[in-house]
Amino acid sequence: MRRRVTIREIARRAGVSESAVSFALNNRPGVSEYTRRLILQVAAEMEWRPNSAARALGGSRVGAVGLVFARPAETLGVEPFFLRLVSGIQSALAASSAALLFQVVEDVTAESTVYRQWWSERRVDGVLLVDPRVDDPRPALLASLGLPALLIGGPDPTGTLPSIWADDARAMTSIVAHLHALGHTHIAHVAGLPALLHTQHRISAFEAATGATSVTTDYTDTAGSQVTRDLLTAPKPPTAIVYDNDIMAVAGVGTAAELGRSVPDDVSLVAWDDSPLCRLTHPSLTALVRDTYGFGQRAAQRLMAVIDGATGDVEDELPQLEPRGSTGRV
Amino acid sequence: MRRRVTIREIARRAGVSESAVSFALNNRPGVSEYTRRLILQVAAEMEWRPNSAARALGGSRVGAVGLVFARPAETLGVEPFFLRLVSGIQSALAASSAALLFQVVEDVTAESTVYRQWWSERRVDGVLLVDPRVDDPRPALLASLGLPALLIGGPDPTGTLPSIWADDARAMTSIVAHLHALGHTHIAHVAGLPALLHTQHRISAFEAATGATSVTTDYTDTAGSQVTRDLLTAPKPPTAIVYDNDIMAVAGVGTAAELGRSVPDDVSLVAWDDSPLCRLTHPSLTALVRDTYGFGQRAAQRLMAVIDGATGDVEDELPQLEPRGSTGRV
DNA sequence: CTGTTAGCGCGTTCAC
DNA sequence: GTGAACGCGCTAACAG
Repeated sequence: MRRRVTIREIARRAGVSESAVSFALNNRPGVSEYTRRLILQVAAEMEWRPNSAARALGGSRVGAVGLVFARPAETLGVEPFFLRLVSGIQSALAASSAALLFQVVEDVTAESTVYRQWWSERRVDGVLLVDPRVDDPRPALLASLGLPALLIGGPDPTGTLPSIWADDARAMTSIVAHLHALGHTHIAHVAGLPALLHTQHRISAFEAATGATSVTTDYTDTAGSQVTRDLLTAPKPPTAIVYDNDIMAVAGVGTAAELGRSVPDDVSLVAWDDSPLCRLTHPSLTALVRDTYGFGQRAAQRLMAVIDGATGDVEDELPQLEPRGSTGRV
Repeated sequence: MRRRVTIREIARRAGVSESAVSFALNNRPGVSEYTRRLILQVAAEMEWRPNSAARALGGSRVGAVGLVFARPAETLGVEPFFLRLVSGIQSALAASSAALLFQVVEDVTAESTVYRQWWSERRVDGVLLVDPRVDDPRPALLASLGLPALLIGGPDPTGTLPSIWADDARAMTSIVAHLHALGHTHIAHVAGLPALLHTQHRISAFEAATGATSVTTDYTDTAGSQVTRDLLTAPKPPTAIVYDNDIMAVAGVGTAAELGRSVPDDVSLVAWDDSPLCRLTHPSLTALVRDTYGFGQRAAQRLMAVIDGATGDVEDELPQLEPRGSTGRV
């Protein structure tokens, strides 16, 4: 309930000028070591904190970054991923004592509106973009606004925005290699939304490695069940299926059971992205594990660098396949 | 990339004083209708937006509220709930063009630190608290800080904070009534973390309605499986089980199957809180459905009122049981 | 080198 | 309807 502590008061209490206080608090030259100590001590005693508004008004930084999450159907399986990502982002932001502005919106159009608002009201210094798309309108918008941004999951095909990305293509190749090593020659891929860039990367890599054709879906359990049923009741059913998210993989386990197929004896299943769900099934799902928390940390750090003028893409570590009960020899 | 548009420029372009512009833009008396029109038009042409920092510095509002999410083990099943809640919160916040500051932290201690920081740096006008606890330290802290706050899920037993809440006790009673109507007389309750207030409410209501004793857990699928196994292999197994979250209920379905029990013929299962997970099981889970999005909206609106000085608790609508395949007659 | 005074940023508000 | 001061921290320019 106590009133705000301002630099003015500290200056009075310490018997120096306000600018001396400002210098001392910002670790800048212009004050003697003795005076600095004194000021810092008084400030600590009074529990002074910079008023973020005042700081933002003068300087050009507001000490906040933004994250918008567009949540159509596909959001379903992404949620555990999302919370970990945000955790990681914040652990890195905390180091620069920056805050995170967060929005959930319906679609990319609404997302663009949010960026416009945030930037015109000067609420953020930069933003993190997730789920890059084919023909994504956002990079061009952000570039035209001049709002610093980092694409999580690039690289940006138009080369407009800097990005941090993991190699989905190589990850897919490693999954296929694992299945090949187990003797599988007829593999299927139940992909996600075709509009997402990473879906395209995974499909290309899958089709190049297997010669088979991927099937795209909307990421829902319904789609996962349906496609699994179609695949397993076809004349020549695959002996292994790779799902682009955990929800569909879990649905696949259920559908296989309904059809009387044993996992992994009749068919092996792999989930892209691990989550608690993957351990709820019997058998538990072999999954592609990512260090999402760390990824978030590195993304936030990179964004701070981009705000400071850095450019260029950064490749993050490769996701690793964690074999569990749902994959086995043919 | 274009420079900021300020009130000063609008004033010049419209040939009036800055204060006239400010009055016009804020719909306040002090300018003629004609001048107001003129100013608004110029402002629109120049695409003026208030600089949030400047506004915060002068006035006493920063136009942002905070939400902290402490994520211990229990977070597991909460994610779908959480994302819907945040969506709802924002749809209401947008009406006041306020932003949401969001943090994910490890525990309540870290959460308290965040409140201290936000408030001392004047980054928020108020905060929303989730997951009230037994002996919760947060209400006292917030009260002593003078930071306006709304408890989501109260009422606050200490009467310190205003809250918005749904009646967990009555919801539990309605579940038990449903099961009684189906002929169940031996019902079990797999509760969540005993430290959470709503767990206590549910337990009290359950024990009062059935005479049976609830079992507390940590909300994980492991706990759900273990308790289900213990219950079903006891000398007199219950004919119905109520789980405090979706994850445990899903685990329960799996465990029942492993033990060779049929759902719902041998045992009926109910999940507290609906989620896509509840439709992934066979049979799909009877669940207690809440309008989480609407709840978030109403919570945000109420917080804005609290910031404006409102006090007192608000009771939200009662969650409704949605019967699906997992419950049946004895 | 140490420290001060003056003025800025941008929207609000009060006296006139 | 106007001019001027204010909020709070930062940053030249300047004096000791």
